[in-house]
Amino acid sequence: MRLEQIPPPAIYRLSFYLRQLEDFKRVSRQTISSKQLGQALGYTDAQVRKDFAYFGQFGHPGIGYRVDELVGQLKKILGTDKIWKVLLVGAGNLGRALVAYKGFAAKGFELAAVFDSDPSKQGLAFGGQKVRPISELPDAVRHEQVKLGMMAVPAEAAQSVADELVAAGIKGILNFAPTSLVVPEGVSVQGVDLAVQLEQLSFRMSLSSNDSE
Amino acid sequence: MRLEQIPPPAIYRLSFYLRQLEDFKRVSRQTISSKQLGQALGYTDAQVRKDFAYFGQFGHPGIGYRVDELVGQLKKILGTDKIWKVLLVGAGNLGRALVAYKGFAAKGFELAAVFDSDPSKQGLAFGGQKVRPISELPDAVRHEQVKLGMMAVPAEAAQSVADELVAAGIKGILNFAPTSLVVPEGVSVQGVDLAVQLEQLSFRMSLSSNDSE
DNA sequence: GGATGTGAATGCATTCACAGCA
DNA sequence: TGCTGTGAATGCATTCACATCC
Repeated sequence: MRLEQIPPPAIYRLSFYLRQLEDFKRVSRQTISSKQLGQALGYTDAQVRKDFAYFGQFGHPGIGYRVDELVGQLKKILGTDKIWKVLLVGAGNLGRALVAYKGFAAKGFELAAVFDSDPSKQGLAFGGQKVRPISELPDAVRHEQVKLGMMAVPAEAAQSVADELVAAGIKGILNFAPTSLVVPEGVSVQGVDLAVQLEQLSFRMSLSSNDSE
Repeated sequence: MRLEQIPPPAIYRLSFYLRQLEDFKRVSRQTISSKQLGQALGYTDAQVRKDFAYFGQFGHPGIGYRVDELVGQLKKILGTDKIWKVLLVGAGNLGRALVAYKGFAAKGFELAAVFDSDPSKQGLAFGGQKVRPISELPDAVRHEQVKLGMMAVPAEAAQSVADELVAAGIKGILNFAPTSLVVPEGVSVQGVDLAVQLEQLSFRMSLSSNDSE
């Protein structure tokens, strides 16, 4: 099947399968069925099988999936069998938390450089990196061969920072600023808006308080 | 139309419409068409109209939507026309960043209490709040009438913290721990896994590097 | 003319159900 | 028997296209 016509939700679920499988691996589970894996994540067994089937045949009829094997396959599909260098723009509170976050390194993401436009922050040590001015961005991207960038900057600055990332050659942006970015074809943006997440919960709270039927 | 049968993706988009409209409001735009709003977010005009139509008739034929009016309607639908008290469990790096994050307050979320199981953190001031031991959770939830909780704790601790939140009466959980939670009917969980977001970008990077057709 | 709101048509994603293999 | 992989069937979500209103 052509990669381009795989349902985006399936690709998203892949990450959760992988996460769950690593948990199973940690407790030394050798093999798992689509039913068990689905149950742990709230999906049906058919969903699980179909999702994997988009990418190949990873299971063993009568047995299930070998955890270790499947973890390897999923990493390969998701690209996390390789190390990815990532840079960060924005050395504020959130930036600090991102740099300290263990989960990125655990998946093989490596912090290559940190930037901030505020001169008072420049030069400070930050997760083993010195905070550098944005002007050094293009050099760093080329020199370090970085493809991915995280933006933890205020909404007002976000579009212009994104433009600079794109100009420097960055191909994927993880955007924590609460604004939508315009980027050219060939550049991917993944947005994470913390307030939107809470807002969605607020919606569900409002629902359950007026369910009067 | 019954709320239960509105497409979940539509509800999710509502948050982005609202965000975009607040931007338009900030630059004093009075009125906007479904086409213009969609363009700013990468949706079709039909999508925009249908999404709003699930909830009522907010537009004016020939004119479009009055920005101010629509902002008010969306807030009401999403529940952010009211103040929501939120508590936080986990006073680590990420917790610190969440407390400092302005975006929550801007949407009317109010930090009611902060908890951490680590005694060395307890008592410290944290976003205008003293960090308290988890044992005080039930009291705080009842006393302060809190419905929402954010969890910024390690994956290993996440399920047991979630259990305590549920036991204390919390109805919505924003989970930053990289693990899936089991909660009873009537409790909502919204997960935010930062590493998963980067992983999804990694996938798209891998795609574009082998597009050889 | 310029826009919304909406049934009907299309296109996607999920689930069913079963053949086939260990 | 227990489980996968997969075409066929179903069920959702999006888009079309047009009646309707300012």
